[in-house]
Amino acid sequence: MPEDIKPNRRQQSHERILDAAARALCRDGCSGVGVAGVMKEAGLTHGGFYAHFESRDALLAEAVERAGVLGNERLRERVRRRVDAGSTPLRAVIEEYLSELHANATDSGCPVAALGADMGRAQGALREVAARRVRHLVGLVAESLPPGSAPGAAAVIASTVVGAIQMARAFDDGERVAMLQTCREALIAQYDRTGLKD
Amino acid sequence: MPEDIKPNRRQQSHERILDAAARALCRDGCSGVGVAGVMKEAGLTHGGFYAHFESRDALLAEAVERAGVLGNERLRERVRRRVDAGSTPLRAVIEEYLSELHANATDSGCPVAALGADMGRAQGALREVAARRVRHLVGLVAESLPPGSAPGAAAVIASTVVGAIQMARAFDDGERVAMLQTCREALIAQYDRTGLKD
DNA sequence: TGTACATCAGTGAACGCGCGTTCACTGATGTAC
DNA sequence: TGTACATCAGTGAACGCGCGTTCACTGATGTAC
Repeated sequence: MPEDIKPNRRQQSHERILDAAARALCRDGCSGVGVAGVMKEAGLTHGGFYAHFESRDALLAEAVERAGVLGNERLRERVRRRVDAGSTPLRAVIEEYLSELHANATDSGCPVAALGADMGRAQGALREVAARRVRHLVGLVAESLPPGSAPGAAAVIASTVVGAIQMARAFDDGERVAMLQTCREALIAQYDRTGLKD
Repeated sequence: MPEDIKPNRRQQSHERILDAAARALCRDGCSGVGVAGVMKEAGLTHGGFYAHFESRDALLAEAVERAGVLGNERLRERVRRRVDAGSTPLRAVIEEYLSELHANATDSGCPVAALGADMGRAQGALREVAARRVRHLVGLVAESLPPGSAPGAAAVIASTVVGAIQMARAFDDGERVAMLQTCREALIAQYDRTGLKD
């Protein structure tokens, strides 16, 4: 991408704002994303915000997309490493998504789990991008399924990991770890029939 | 309970406020519960709020508990009817929780699904009551499991229905219905081995 | 039973604060000659 | 290469608004005699 070699100042700021908003979204949810806070985290003052985004709502929609793309990249990379080390793809996805690292991640992590019920209340562009992120997550699970898996397995597994990480995060310490482990093991036992490296 | 026969005016108002807050919580989430709105929905003016609750946070914690108790009552009642009609308990729980009625419910419904990711960010009393509600939900599923179910099945099924209803609510119309149906069928096929009334 | 007073739930105006948004201005960057 | 000007990203004060919270007051309920 030769035209991207030297992004100008404006583009750099735009990216910093988006990244800050994506972090705030994963950390504090929809209602935790404030214009002033995001701009401060991006190293700017709040007044310049509207030169970059039409409104806070527009920022939110773009931030969900950004958080989703970044989250998927991180997840795919970690899954790839586990697969290279001998894991099955499905097992790797489950173990990564329901890892303590992911459950304890504040700034990063899957925005579908971070938004949770707010997705159902979203309107307009935010609603559309949230729905797309859900489809992406189900698709990512579907890619990792062993051949011959039951129809609907991807939707069920995606639902389970999203619900499980939210419920685990409602717990502290030991109860959280136990919840994650229970769900990891049960999911793998149920759906990973290939049995490699067990 | 003879001492409850004639609750005084104050107690009646308190109940109305709590019920209104529980509805607002299920409808709009944590950040959607406002003192003024709740009091208005309870037929009062906002000024009187602090004669009933120490703070908005205190109301939130009590409202989650109230919403959980009401939601469980409704769920148990509907499950009981399905069981009376010949369903297995587990199948009834799955079909009720992932019903279109529940997915479209705005004022009522399970607060664990309504709070979602906000549970993980809650502090203090709200965090404790949210965690308790999660345990209750897992317990309710556990009660409905057929004998000999795998350990962890309750946690997985509870996670799945919570995640699935949130993701379904992110979709509109047909996609929502399809998501619910897919997860209902897959869960029943996976966990309801008793096979009654199929 | 009736009157006088005390108690108490609820009212509505007011507060300080943080939010999203606007805008006149500044200072740096880039262009023209 | 150097100077003069135009463009433009970012600043910071200000706005209106809604929020949680407080409080003096009102009007109804209940008690004492």
